[in-house]
Amino acid sequence: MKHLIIITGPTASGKTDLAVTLAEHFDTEIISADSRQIFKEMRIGTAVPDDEVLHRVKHHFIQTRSVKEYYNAFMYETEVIDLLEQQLFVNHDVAIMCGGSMMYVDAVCNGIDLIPDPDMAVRNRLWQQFENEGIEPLRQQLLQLDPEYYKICDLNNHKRIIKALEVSIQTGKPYSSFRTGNKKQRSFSIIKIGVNYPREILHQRINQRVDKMIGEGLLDEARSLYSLKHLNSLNTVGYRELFDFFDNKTSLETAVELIKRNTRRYARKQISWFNGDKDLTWFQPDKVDDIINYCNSKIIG
RNA sequence: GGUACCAUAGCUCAGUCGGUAGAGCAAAGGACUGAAAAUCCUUGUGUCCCUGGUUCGAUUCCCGGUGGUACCA
Repeated sequence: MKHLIIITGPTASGKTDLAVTLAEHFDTEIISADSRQIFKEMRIGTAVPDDEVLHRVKHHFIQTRSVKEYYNAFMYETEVIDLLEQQLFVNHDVAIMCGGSMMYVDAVCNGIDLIPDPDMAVRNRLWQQFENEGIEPLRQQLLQLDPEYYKICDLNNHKRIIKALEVSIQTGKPYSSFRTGNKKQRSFSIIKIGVNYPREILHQRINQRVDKMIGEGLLDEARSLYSLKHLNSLNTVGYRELFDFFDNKTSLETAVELIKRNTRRYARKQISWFNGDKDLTWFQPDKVDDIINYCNSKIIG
């Protein structure tokens, strides 16, 4: 039996250090589960591990794509499963996954349904309509094309509606017909570990890390990406606030404060997601021995 | 030292012509199946600075105190 140990938790909770320690202990490699660290142009603002760490332990899915590429959770799921089954588990009994991108982790653990890739023309048209006419016409279209999903959809959330419409229109079949909700069977066992600090300490760590990013040159990194600010990959905490500063919409001081605030809110959202995950076992990130013992007990058991 | 003004939610402040109070921000909780660091929803009880007085009743009016700010010495 092969085992995937997943280290997850809110941003700035000490996942990276723990994952490296575990990878060295189990003599294996790390799969990053971070929807933004995957982009090669975003290094400082996404807290990519430093070169020394990346050399010590082989990392996958870090800085392998361009911000200009389309990427999503299904692609991630497919690539990770492929990497595990074709490569990592050939020579290792254990692999480590580390990251706080909730849906990416979920995609690997449970799988998500097969839906065709988006037709950008359809998507753009729907967005255009949303911007011109608001959300109500989208709701009406959804009611027509997929009354099943209409019943359970968050009708205030335009992104969800647009996604459902996009699939329904381009395939000619209701979005809900693709949603099986089935959990995929994996060929390996999953040991899911969450790490976190008390809220106050987490906030301190977040604030300090943002200051550190600024000191390391986040402004230059963001400035070099300014011309691409319309891309989804750059709709990211730490970048969009600085784009507003470059546009003279805020002062630098305000932008930095907003980065801290938005990072705190992101952490809260992550915690909310993880709280609903019954497969997650929580640890303090510095209790390395406890965590290793827990993993070993799962691996043997 | 004198005079004036201020003291209400974590912060900035509003308000109660006397019947124990509400905005913004911060914060907290939640949803989540292909753009997810995205997107969306919900949440405001606090010794109204302290002591005393007037009053059926004071956070509100009055005396005094404490702290702050400004001006005058």
